[in-house]
Amino acid sequence: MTSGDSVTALVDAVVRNTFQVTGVLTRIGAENDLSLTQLRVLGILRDRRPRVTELAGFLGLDKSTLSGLIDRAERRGLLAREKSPDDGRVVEVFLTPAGRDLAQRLYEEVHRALAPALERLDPEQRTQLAALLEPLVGPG
Amino acid sequence: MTSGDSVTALVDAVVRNTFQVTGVLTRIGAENDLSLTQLRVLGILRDRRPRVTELAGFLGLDKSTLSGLIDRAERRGLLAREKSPDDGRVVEVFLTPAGRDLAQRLYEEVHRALAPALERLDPEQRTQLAALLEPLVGPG
DNA sequence: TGACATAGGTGGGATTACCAACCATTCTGA
DNA sequence: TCAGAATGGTTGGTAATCCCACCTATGTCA
Repeated sequence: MTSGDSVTALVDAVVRNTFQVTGVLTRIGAENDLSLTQLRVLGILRDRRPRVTELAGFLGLDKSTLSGLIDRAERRGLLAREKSPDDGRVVEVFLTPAGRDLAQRLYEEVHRALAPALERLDPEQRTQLAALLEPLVGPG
Repeated sequence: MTSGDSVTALVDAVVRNTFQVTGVLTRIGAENDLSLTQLRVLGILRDRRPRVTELAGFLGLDKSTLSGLIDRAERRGLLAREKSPDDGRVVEVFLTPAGRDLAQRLYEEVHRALAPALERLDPEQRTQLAALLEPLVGPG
């Protein structure tokens, strides 16, 4: 393996970074009585109105898992279901105003939590890092 | 906010990247009947022999959560407990040979899964990314 | 119309996670 | 020295998460 070592070190860094950020997100979720998954649901619904199966697809979860998840969030008034007018089988999920508020607050909190570390990079490095991550995360 | 926008875009990229990598890790874990947490435990134990509370600290979990987690993994023969000779209250956790094998296989699998995306970067970009991630993840 | 596919939900079970309470061991200071 | 406090780990109880197997309703198309 020619350039294998640089990739190995990078994989390690990426994985550690992942767990670290996950920890931050989990903490912020917990402070608002949200699991990491619920936090993510709110994030996804911020700019989408998916059907249940789509949402499950985004999350990589079984649709049956979403039933309970949506139930609980709906009971909390954070999101709502609506039957699709086009297809009687389909249920669309979307944020309520309260859910949108919370999502916005969470987003700001995440920003505040991660910004300090990112601000240790100078502006040039930031755009560089963003540019490097871009092809990794792909569209969406 | 002067340089706020660059940070905002970066936060988004970092979070998306986090969920993406988490998805990969979760999938690899699931293929081996391991939860993400268990996967992480194996990773941590690869180069450590922590006591239960230490391990809980690494994971950001309550120590009582670890009891069951360790139980199940121990029953599967992946890791083992041993009382500390120095302090009768302390229990140390460590990988069995089988657990070490599995951890190694998982590590390679993670590497294989993440390498393609990282190899899309040329070598210079890789070292750059690693260098940029380094101060974010800190030591450990 | 009838067979098949798709969307969502239910029910059951294992796991994950928290908290409070508990026992054993160790430490502390009067 | 020894009683009380502190620490380390486990247990019990509860809620949430997640999967799988199945069910019903709706849609599709031959």
